[in-house]
Amino acid sequence: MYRIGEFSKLGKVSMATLRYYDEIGILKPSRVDIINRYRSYSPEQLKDLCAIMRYRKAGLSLEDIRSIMNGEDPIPILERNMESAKEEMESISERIDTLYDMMGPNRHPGYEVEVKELPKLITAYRRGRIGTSSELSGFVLEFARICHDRHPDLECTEDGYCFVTYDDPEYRDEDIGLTYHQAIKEVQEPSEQIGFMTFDPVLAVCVEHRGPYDRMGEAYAVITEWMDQNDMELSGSPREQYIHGCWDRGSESDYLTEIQFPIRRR
Amino acid sequence: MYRIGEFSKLGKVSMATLRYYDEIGILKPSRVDIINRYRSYSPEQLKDLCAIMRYRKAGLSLEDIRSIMNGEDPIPILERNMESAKEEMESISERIDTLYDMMGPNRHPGYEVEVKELPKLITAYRRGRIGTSSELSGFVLEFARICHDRHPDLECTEDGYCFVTYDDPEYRDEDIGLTYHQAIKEVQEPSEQIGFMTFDPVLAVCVEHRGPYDRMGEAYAVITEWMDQNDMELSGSPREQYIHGCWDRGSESDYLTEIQFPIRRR
DNA sequence: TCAAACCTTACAGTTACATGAGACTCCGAC
DNA sequence: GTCGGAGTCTCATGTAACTGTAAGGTTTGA
Repeated sequence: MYRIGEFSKLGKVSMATLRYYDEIGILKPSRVDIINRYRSYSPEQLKDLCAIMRYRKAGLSLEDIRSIMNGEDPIPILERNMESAKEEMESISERIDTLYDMMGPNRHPGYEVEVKELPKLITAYRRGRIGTSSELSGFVLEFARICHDRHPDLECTEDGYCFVTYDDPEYRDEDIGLTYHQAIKEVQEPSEQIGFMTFDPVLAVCVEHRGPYDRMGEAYAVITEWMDQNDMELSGSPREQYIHGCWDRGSESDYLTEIQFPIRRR
Repeated sequence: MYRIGEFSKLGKVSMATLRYYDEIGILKPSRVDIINRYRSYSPEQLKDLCAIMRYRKAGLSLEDIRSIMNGEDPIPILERNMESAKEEMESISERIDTLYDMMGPNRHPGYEVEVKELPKLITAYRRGRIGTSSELSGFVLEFARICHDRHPDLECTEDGYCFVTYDDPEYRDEDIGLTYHQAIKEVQEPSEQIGFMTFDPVLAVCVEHRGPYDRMGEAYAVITEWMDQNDMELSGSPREQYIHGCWDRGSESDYLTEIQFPIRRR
């Protein structure tokens, strides 16, 4: 039996960590003196500790490790962790790309602001929530499916105009409330999932954003600056018209989105 | 000017985050109403926010971002972050290797325990602290340099026996206190940095550990188990004899270390 | 018998927010 | 004028996996 300092040296783990593992129940010392509360560890526990440190090195959370120590099958847990490790790999290589980008000469997109009148409009819309923005295309697909089922004679306009508005009172990157609008020719009786809406013609300031979505903020900045300088204010929800995206382009740098801000004089 | 909710949507950043950035001084709203304390943001601040989010995407800490917003040169900060990002890349690929390793059939090393008498010994030693274990070889090199300068007629034994003991009362992975011992033929007058020590012959239980250092804990577990079963206890500091390491081997799996535990009957 | 070494608990701090409670405030409708 | 609902405020707490410190009790060896 070893006291905590000795055990710490043998296991190459700090005493604080050992106490923490005791506290959260990952590695309880095999004996704790009732009077002075000193912890004692046995040689077998050194093996347990090795296993724990190995799992830690593999990046498992202490929660996962506790499950394994409690006899759960490690394989599925390891597989889950392998996935998340690969995702992290992805995200860090993205991070490195961004860093390279920022260290090079910073040519920024150069947006062209266009003011145009958005014509009178009838839309079929579907309001709902998605978990993350990557589920958007699924949401749109489902819209199409429901329309096909419940509104088989619905006719879209020739230009195929469609856009998304975001309904939450603030930005969120999970559990996002949004509305997908598709321009159509005639209003129909609304069904459970699909509603209809008419929009009066309205002036809008628009920019096209080329590239990944996470740099779209710059387009918004250009628009709001323009509105500020031209004494205009927002009049309705901003529309995001996804023109090219993951469904028809392989590389994020080929994505194309038009952002339309309905405006009125201030 | 936009209130926080609007600004949150334009900048695609949650209100909680905006409040937090206000609190820590990274992005203060351009106006705060004195009476109702409502925050107001200007269109230019949307640009600032974009820049901030871009830096975040590049993995910079908010501390770093604050420096940049306060006018510090971003280039060295970005370079520092590039380095740490690459390190993280390393560490995650190691993590993935470990995961693969653990998911495959787990053949573990199979240590051979050897009990031998460590002969009477005279050592020149240097005690000191190093930042991390990777500085060990530097510490040893310096030992050699100092010996050469201050003890030019020092003679090592033919077998070149040398080892390291760790002096802290617990394990640490930073600021490590340790002693490097080199077996020599004759005691000399100690100098400022180099001391001399004699060891009586002692029985020791030893194992050779092949492979990276972070799996050495298993060797320790084998030894302590053996001591437990053979009614022996530790008698002195465990010695780590680094036989092959980064200085003469390219791959960690070729490293060779012998661990020696001086023992006595319990 | 005394000091040094060793151990204890408890609490604060770390990062970058998320979440929720409880209380104002604003705005449009009636 | 006032009512409801949306928007905002502050403040407290929680997260993961520890590290570090303070204040105090115990053991050990000389």
